[in-house]
Amino acid sequence: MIYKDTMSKMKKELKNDPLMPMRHSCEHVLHQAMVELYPGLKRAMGPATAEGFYHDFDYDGKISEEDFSKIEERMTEIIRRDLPFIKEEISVNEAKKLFSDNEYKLDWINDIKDRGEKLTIYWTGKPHEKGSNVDLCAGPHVSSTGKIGPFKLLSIAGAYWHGNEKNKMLTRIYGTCFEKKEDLDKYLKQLEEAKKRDHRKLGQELDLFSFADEVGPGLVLWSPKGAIIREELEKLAKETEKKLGYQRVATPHIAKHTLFEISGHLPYYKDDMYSPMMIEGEEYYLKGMNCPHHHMIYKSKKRSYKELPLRYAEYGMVYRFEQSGALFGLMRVRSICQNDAHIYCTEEQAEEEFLKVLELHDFYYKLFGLTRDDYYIVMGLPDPKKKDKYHGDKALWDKAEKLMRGAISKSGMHSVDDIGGAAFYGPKIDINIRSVTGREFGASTNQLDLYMPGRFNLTYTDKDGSEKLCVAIHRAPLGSHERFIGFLIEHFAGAFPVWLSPVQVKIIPISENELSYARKIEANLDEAGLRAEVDDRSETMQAKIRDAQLQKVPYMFIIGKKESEAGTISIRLRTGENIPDVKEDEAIGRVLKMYKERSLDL
RNA sequence: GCCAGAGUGGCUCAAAGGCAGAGCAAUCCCUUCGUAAGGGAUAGGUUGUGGGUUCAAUUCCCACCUCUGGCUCCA
Repeated sequence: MIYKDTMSKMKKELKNDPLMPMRHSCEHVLHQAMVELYPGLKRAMGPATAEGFYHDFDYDGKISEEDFSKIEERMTEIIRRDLPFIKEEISVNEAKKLFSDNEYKLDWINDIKDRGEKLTIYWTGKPHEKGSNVDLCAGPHVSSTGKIGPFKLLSIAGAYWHGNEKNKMLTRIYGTCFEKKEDLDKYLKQLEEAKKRDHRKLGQELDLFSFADEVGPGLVLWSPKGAIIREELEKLAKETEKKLGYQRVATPHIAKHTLFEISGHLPYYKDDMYSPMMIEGEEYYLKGMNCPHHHMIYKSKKRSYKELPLRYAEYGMVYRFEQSGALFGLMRVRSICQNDAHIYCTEEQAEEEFLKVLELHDFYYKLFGLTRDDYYIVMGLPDPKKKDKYHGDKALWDKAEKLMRGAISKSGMHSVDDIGGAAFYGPKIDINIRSVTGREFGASTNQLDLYMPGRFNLTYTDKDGSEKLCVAIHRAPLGSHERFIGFLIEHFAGAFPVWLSPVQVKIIPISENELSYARKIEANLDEAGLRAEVDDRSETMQAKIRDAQLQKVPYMFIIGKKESEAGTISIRLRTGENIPDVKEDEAIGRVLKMYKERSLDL
């Protein structure tokens, strides 16, 4: 989930990436090999990326990952030929002649011409000689193919020409290369490690959630252990929001079409909503957002300036009919439970309220051990080329943007702009989190909305008795349960801090003789409000430890003859550390302390 | 939605145009153990669904469903 602007930012950084010329050169070797191996294949384009490189091809036959070894063999051969990379500057006409049989290159040439940039080409091998490869390219490259380090093709994918779904779908091949074999191996190992943290894999192993064909794609089923994590997050949100002056509301999952006509969502997002159901001659929709419902609560009576800011919070279920191909584990689903709230305030209060929302993000993220390096703000702005995508007059958009930027700058966070990333009713900010797997995703969407209050006529009576429109702030710092827990699973590799751990203590009696002592400890842990389980299976202690370890239970209370006689506990942390002979109340006290403090330590 | 790949007990994976197999998990029995797997037995499957080809299909063909890697999209 990398935003366009992040991409362009990455491209800028790529210029300083010492691996870039080599990777770019490796990409040229890839398309040279492809041209040699697949007659009739046309090269479209491909760059070096932060992770390696890719190239898009137009080919009528089939290319699959099974072909990789063959392609890699040919690439190795081209590298062994040690062909020089030779740069040449050419005119538009020359270029068009050279690439006359390739509409993608011609398209590209016109683009470059329109931008008024110089055309350069790179030859691999002697210019114009048979067997030499030439491509439209700004460089830079290494001096010859022999300078290319160990490489590997990674995956194959479809990609639209120019990223436009109306264009033909091309075949994209991803690969990477490094200076040294060890670096490549390390990278490949990292990919493997990342797979182990994949929330879909861990979600199954830790029994947190599942999907069922009979229920439908993208509709999450939370198991008891996953539900505990949801409840802990909700507890956190409720506690925190209460302190910050939020009030809780509750709203239904559906509404009449009328509501979404007022909001303006229907004309814009009908395709992204589940089809309506017809009840008593009226169309009802599953809500794709909570705002309109909250707005109606605001509207349920006359409001005074004295009431503002009014903050309505709800962990609300919404349903979005995401494209089937977009679904992805918990990260992209069709049933979403949002950490939603809407703040209704005066325009004068707006910036400060928005700043408080940003500070709330900071507070939450710190709890999960995330620093400001792990997240950044993406400011979604309108794309001037797609005016029909947006509602409302420009003055309001500009004012909203100005207020949000003011709050961001006061917060000390930094933001990147995403042209075209605005909501249809106003600019928005997304907070992107970077998981330890390197994957980034939008965790929280926030908006300072000057538009909807007008559509819903959300007014208040001001000091002077006049009716004024309020400002609505949409915020969701913990995002949705689905996406946020998906992120947390990967962030912690399933080893949640005590407060989020579905089972906090596994009590492991060494033999049956300790069972009654184990039960007593369990009851005391339960009494203290902790989540504990006795492993009473007829298994060896080693097997029980192993299972608790694999379930990433933070504390194992191991009790044998010695402990049961002394009334103590031998604590084993999931880190492998052992703490012998701890008094029972001390052991319980330790877990309780970490739980209450929402500590990251054990 | 688009391109490509995949779908075999709860999980991880094998085999194969002619009786579908293993490990883990489950159940029962034995074992009662000192910091990451004690032993044995039993049960568990219309090989994602529906069509077709064939004497015979889980295997080959077609359609659909779901998942995976990407692309487009993401209020």
